[in-house]
Amino acid sequence: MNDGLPPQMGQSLLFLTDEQLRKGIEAMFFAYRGFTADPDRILAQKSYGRAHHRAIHFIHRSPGTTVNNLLSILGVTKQSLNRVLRSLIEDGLVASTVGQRDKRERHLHLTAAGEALERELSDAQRDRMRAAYRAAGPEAVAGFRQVLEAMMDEETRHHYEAMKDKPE
Amino acid sequence: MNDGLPPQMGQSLLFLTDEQLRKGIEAMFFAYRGFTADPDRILAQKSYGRAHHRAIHFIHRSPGTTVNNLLSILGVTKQSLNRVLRSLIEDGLVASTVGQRDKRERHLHLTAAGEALERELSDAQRDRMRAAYRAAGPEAVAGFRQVLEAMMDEETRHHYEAMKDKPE
DNA sequence: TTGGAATGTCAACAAAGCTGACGTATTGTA
DNA sequence: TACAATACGTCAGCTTTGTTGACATTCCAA
Repeated sequence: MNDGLPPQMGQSLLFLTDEQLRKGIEAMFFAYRGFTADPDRILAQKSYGRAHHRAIHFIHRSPGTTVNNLLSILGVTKQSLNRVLRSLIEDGLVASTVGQRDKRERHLHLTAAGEALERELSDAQRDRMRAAYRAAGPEAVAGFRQVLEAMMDEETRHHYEAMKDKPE
Repeated sequence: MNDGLPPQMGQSLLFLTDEQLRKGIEAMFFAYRGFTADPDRILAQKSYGRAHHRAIHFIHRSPGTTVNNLLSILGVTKQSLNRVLRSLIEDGLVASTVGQRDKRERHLHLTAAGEALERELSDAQRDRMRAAYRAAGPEAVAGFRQVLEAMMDEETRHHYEAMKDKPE
């Protein structure tokens, strides 16, 4: 460990040792399970999956978004998204309307029922997030966000930044 | 927003608003994609998946671990793990040996080839982690870990803590 | 010696990703 | 006005990774 660096350097760069990085990797793996656990439980009862949750979340965030836009945010193929979207539309959770300016586009919105499910899911997920934030404190939260943002792919970060400052 | 709290309280609890929590949720989602992107690319070439990576990672971390122990760490069914394990054993990356004390148990080890793949995967993942850590700085990293740990399920945290302090 | 624990296997299935091909409507452009 | 490109949907087929359920084997322990 410490890679043969002089001790005073080793001290200031301690957080970059392989050991520290490994702990971060494992923390990320285990935490992500907790992160998805509560929504997963709710979705399982309704025979939906995580893919439905993601679609619902981002349609809620960007009402009227097009299929193509959603595709690039989610980073999946249109066939994969379409399967999810179809079931959500059939079940009356999502409404798809033909574009005004460009009639090739479909604009996606949550229906009242869709909004209700969105709230149920995000309430559960927020509850856990809130507990974690409260336990860790505001400075830890700032660091948490900094590291996560630095971990994203370039393109992904653009999507993230783009919807970061949209008001609720 | 701010829930009608007095302004001085709203200030100190700003990090607990729904808006802040939503950003954290989205950061977690987008960052996890980056987190798995590099290993995924390597694994795809070798026609393995994330499940193989996870098995390899934790066998590396706990050489000689039993199937049952691995099962509870990974949180999947034995049938699911077994399929992954079988292919790794067939391909000569993992060795399964009958237990000495308890001959029902199988103890799992990485072979030389398994260790080589483990190193390739974790090098890639650590590189990204290191870049993120370096960009964010040591205090951010401490906060990052605090929040992640608080986000885990109770049982999961036990697994995490148990292998946290094992030396490399 | 019998019950239960640990492991493994077979079968069947589902969610969610992928590729490739094709059809249709619409739009922009040469 | 033709033609190419775009946006979307769909069909078919495949893969990975998870799930249940049923059942056999081996072995420890009461």
